[in-house]
Amino acid sequence: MYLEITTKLRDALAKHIRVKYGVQLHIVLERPPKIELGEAASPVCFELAKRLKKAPRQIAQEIQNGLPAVPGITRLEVAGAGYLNAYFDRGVFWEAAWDEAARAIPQGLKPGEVVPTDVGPKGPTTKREAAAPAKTGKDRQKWLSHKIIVEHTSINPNKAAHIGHVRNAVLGDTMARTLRQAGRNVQVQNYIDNTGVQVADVVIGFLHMEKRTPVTVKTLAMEPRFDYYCWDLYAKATQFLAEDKEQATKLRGETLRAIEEGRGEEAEVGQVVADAVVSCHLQTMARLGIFYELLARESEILHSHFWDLAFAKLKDLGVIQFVRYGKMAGCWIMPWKEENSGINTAGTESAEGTETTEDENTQDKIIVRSNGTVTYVGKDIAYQLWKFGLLGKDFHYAKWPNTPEGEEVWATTSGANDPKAPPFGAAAKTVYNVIDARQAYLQDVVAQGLRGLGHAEAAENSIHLSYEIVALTPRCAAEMGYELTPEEAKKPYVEVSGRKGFGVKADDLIDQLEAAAHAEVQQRHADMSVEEQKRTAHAIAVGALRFFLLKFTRNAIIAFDFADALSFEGETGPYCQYAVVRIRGIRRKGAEAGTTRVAMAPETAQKLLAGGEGNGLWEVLLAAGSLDYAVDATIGAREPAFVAKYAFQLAQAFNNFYHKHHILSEADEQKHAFLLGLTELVETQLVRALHLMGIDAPEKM
RNA sequence: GCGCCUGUAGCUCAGAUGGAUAGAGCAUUAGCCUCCGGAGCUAAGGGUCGGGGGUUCGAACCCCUCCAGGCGCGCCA
Repeated sequence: MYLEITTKLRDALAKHIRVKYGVQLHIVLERPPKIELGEAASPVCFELAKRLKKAPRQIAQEIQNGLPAVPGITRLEVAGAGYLNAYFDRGVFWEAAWDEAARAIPQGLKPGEVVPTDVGPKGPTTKREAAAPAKTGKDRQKWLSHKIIVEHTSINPNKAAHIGHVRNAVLGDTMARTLRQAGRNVQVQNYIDNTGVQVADVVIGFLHMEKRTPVTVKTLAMEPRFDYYCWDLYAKATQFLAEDKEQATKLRGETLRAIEEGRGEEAEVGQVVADAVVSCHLQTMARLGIFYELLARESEILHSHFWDLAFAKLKDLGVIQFVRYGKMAGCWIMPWKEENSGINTAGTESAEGTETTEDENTQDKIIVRSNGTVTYVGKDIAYQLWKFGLLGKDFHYAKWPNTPEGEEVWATTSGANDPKAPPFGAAAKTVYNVIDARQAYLQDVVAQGLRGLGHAEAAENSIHLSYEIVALTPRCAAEMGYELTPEEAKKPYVEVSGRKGFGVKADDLIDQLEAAAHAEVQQRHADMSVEEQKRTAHAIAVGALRFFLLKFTRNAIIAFDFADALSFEGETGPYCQYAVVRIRGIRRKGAEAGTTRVAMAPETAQKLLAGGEGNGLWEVLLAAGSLDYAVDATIGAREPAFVAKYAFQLAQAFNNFYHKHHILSEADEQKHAFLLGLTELVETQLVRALHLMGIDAPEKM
């Protein structure tokens, strides 16, 4: 609601200023520091003052008098040195907020996912008129239908998921849910690098260290938590390979090649391992409410000759060059220039593969190795082209066999195409790649490749949703039995290492959170059935973990500590969930007591929200009505942390209100009805906000 | 060496697109259960926004410079 009104205000101001002063300006709107100063303010007159050579206050005065009425806004005032402060019509806002909440279809749900039914009542008991619907029109509809791909998780399928992977998945999942909430057409994909060195190392572990056969590996892979087994084996294999560098290079090379070409025991074991571990990851993520539409596997990028096609294009357009002499002799490289506005120099000459690059530039990125194999970047360019529908080729698809209960997931396949598969190959307009910040350079190279191929728009719409790593505090690392060097002990954090097998596994952490939450629930609700206790504890655990990973902005390094992550107090998921539980408690209690709830008179809300005495209630209502604003900011800044911030602030506003007003015992019937209505509005909005983060609020906790 | 990121309260972090008296949580201290659930609420203390220049009516935010820390720059991904 807040967004709707401020958008109208912004448009009105822009139009008025254009007409009256002949100046085209971007109108900045901000939230005033205090509620007494109104709900939205613009410093635009300061900017105008410069251009018009007039005092800002005078201009503000003129605009205040001249601006036509804006729906939802009662008045404008000039404040300070020349601010224009807008005051909302609180009664209208109340009606409109209710209307918006009531017609909100819980989006961000995947097909088959159950809509939470208990999200508040039907609406206010009075209705004036529906708020002006958001701009409809064909253009908007078309824009909304544009396909967006969100690719996240993308864990190497050779070990269990750890806390850092969970951050990736939670960010991606929340972004996807938020985009869907905004009405966008989103498809979630998970990239599976099933042919890389990481899988090869585990294959070496099975075949060379443990001397297993494909059959025994297959049996082992059916055991629960096979990913944990691989976690340890991967660490052992890394150590084993580090002992003899020469042999390691040879062994890795041979294994990798066999896997890529899909031949021999290596390929067989590689596939078994990768598929089994992916299924484990799906289970882990399902515990957190994270699902995927498509698993895009690297093996199919190779087998379907995606790369060959992209390679030809890259050569034809001279985006990559063949190196004849020097360190990189025999490689195909993409030149990396300081001003890489595009690659247009010497391109055509080198297309034949006969040109040399004279000066060795270490920044140049190798795309094809001298042995003819393609690097990750090359494959990623091909893959990215496919996402935008620019490759002219599509995968075959089949249902993934081992999905979490009740879920349907598709995967690319080298086998026959299932004609019932959704149109995954449809071109996307925007692609979000959730990848950690360390890979920024590689993502730049991929984008540069797209630009070089003449797809500047695709490069522009390839969004690297980068985020910083999750590390451990030294104390936490020590607790886990990691031996710290003196330097490490002094640092604020210690990096985890999959290769060393050092890190907090996702399932272990969720288990711990569930246990801690369960103990708490047991203590508070001894009468609750064990099953319900567990369900509740699960919701709390998920709430705590997801919120914890979301409350930091993307480029903050999270120094993980069990004490922080297991906390249920303060700025946490459970705090927000608790606010919802309180509201439901009130509603339950009210229903039990059979208190009658009278219809609200049309002027009740207006009256109770008015003036200084109404400010407390108004702030709660304003917070509840600002979800659209939070969603907009989240998408605009690509910052899922904003959702967490919003949910926390709303919960906080409610808790404050809760302690000031005793709702059920309110003697004034009209006020009672209003307080109850406000409470229910908060519930609806808070539940929606939590849902964007994949957090459910239990009935009791 | 080149590129990117970070530096805000004792600690962990918000302050998107430059705006009014820089905000939360944790920790500390003092209060609040005859009343809808205390995973809560109220209040207090705590800041040279790393230092220094500059641009601007206005800078935590933009520019320059220095300092400190991190990451990337591999025929790994």
